[in-house]
Amino acid sequence: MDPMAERPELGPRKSAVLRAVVEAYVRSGEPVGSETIAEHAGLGVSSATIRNELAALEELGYLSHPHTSAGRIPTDAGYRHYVDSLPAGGRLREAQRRAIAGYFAEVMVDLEEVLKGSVQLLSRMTQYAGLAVPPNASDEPLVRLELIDMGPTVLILAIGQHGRVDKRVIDRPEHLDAKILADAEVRLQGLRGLTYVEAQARLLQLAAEASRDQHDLLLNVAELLRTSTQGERASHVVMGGVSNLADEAQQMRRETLRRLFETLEREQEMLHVLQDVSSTQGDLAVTIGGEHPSTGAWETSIITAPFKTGETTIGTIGVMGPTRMDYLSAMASVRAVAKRLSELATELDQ
Amino acid sequence: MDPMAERPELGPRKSAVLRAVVEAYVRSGEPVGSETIAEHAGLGVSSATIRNELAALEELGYLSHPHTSAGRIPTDAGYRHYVDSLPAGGRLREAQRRAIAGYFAEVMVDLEEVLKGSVQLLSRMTQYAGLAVPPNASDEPLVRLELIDMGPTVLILAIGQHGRVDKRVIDRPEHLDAKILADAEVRLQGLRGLTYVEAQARLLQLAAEASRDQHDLLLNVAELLRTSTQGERASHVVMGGVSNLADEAQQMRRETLRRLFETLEREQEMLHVLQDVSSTQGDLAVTIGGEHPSTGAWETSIITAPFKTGETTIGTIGVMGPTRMDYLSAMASVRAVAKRLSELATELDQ
DNA sequence: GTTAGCACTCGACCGGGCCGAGTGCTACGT
DNA sequence: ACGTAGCACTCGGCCCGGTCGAGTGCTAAC
Repeated sequence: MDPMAERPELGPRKSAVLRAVVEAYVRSGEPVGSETIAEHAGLGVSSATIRNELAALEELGYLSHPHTSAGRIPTDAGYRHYVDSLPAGGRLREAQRRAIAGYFAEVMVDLEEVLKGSVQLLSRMTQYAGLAVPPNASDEPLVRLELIDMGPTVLILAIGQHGRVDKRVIDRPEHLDAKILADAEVRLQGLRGLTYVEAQARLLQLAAEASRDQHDLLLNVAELLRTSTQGERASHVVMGGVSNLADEAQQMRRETLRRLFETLEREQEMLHVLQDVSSTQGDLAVTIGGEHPSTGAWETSIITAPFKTGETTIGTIGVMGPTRMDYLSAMASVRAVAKRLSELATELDQ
Repeated sequence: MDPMAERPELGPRKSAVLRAVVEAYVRSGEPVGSETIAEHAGLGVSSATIRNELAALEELGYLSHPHTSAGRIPTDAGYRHYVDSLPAGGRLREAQRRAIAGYFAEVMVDLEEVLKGSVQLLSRMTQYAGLAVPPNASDEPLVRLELIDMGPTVLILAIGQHGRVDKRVIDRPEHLDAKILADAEVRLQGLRGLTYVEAQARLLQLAAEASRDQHDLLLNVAELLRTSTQGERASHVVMGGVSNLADEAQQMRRETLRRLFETLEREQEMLHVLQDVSSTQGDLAVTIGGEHPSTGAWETSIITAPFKTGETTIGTIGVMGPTRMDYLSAMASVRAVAKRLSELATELDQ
């Protein structure tokens, strides 16, 4: 059956059976049979009845069969139905709650550092890989722009409201002297308070009007602001606990694993995937296996949540694990960490 | 035989046979038999003679036997002898030479960026993982120390001679006002030209003499300089092409692979390994498998070379691959890249 | 609609036989 | 003393067939 096809509502018992299959399979990693469910799921029916339900669920595309005499494993659609039927508020275990509280209690003020710590926290809590996309600088107001003469080179510094520091080293222009530098710095002072994007636009104007000597200098400053807000170096992905994937992926083929690790090294590609995957409304986005071509190829699922200052989403954090994942607890972890991050970011923003 | 034992010089033919075994095994990955060597190594003797030599080499601990009727594979000691007998000047293939020249022709001025690019270059050239340890800030002179009032927080900036920028965000001290800040900045100006370590020591003195209000501020600056020159955040490892290892490690056990990837995520541990491994005199350091406990556990070898400004070593760059590695070409690549890096660093230093 | 019963399917596992690579030894030649 | 030819021997890899057991799917009865 087409994995993307619309599927009818399931009756309550079918749902329960599907849920039991998913949970048993996530725990054991073995295809699960009718007997197991009849015994442990507490539905009060015999294995024969379960078998009928299983056959129906398979017909509907929620389950599949490695071979005739094996148990069932969930398809991506099966996981999807399971996830959608999950209660919104998954519970954290006490230890996890404490780990989060402990981490955020002694957190420093630099958001980039906090994110590194957060993805590691998430990866330890879930045993999957942690991922985060830090805020983009575009709308951060500039508090300073500086030109620093370093002899053979000139260092350009941009400092943002929230502690962000971007730099660019350029070769010293030939005719540069103290006066030109001072003049340029005066112009740059006028840009304080503008955001990175606004300042960049303004700089292009200024450069057009400026004298030859300053022209290049100002363009270089604009270029710094540009590369800080867009393109390769501006946006990156923070990752942690990636080795957990090598662990969990026991039944993955080697080839799949290699491709996964290869892509994890290409930040820009990961960034795109994360952007696709987290473009949802609610507080949690779950992408399961083949629902996204990339994650499908790696046989993984991604759970993300946005973090915000006030109402504005400024970044994304989440985990990535095998499709055979403990969604309930992973979702609870991601939600909790994102919530704390939002509180922290909102506080920092004031 | 004890793998660390001293071994006698080998006769020229034994050396040739060992060399043939290593090279055939590196190419094919299969244990190599006497027949293969007799045919391809051009020694002009029969396979029976080769067998005698092989038995002798095994007795000496240079080769081993997966089982009776299999060919030989080199031990770590075998690789070691092979590497030591290698001509010092391995040749680069023309394509590799061009890749290096091309990269360094369009390189930017920021050393950290250059290193990122260099390890990727190395990993592409060798198909192994690239590693580098960037220079430590300790002996870099400071060109600026700044305190920037950002409302609820204060940003401390340290800018080094070579374009290094370190920052630290602290909560705004309660009684801070413009005057205190200005006073502190005046004191900081006096530190220009000192190195990170010198400035740090001086700051501790200044803090002791300073007024209450400035005391904490100056201590925080000292703390920034401290964390920038030592400890967790100061020194890190630049890595690239790590996924190549998942590739090459075909015959590695899964468990080994997982442990390897786990450690690769722990920068400080990698840093120690690299420091151990590269503490040699000459221009190239090669550590093979069990010669270092860590690399032994991962069944890998590491080749490193220092890069320098003038005569002073400022950092290390190299590759890491399976013990079954093409040492000759990897060594040539590392040597060549380190040489270019040294030239670049020396140039930047003026 | 549910259940019990049962034949059937298919992978996992085991043991045996065969094959072939490659050794190690011995006896011979130079 | 060293190199070589010959040959028995070893051992992993592979294929085959048989057995086992989990789990299905169907049917007939409740």
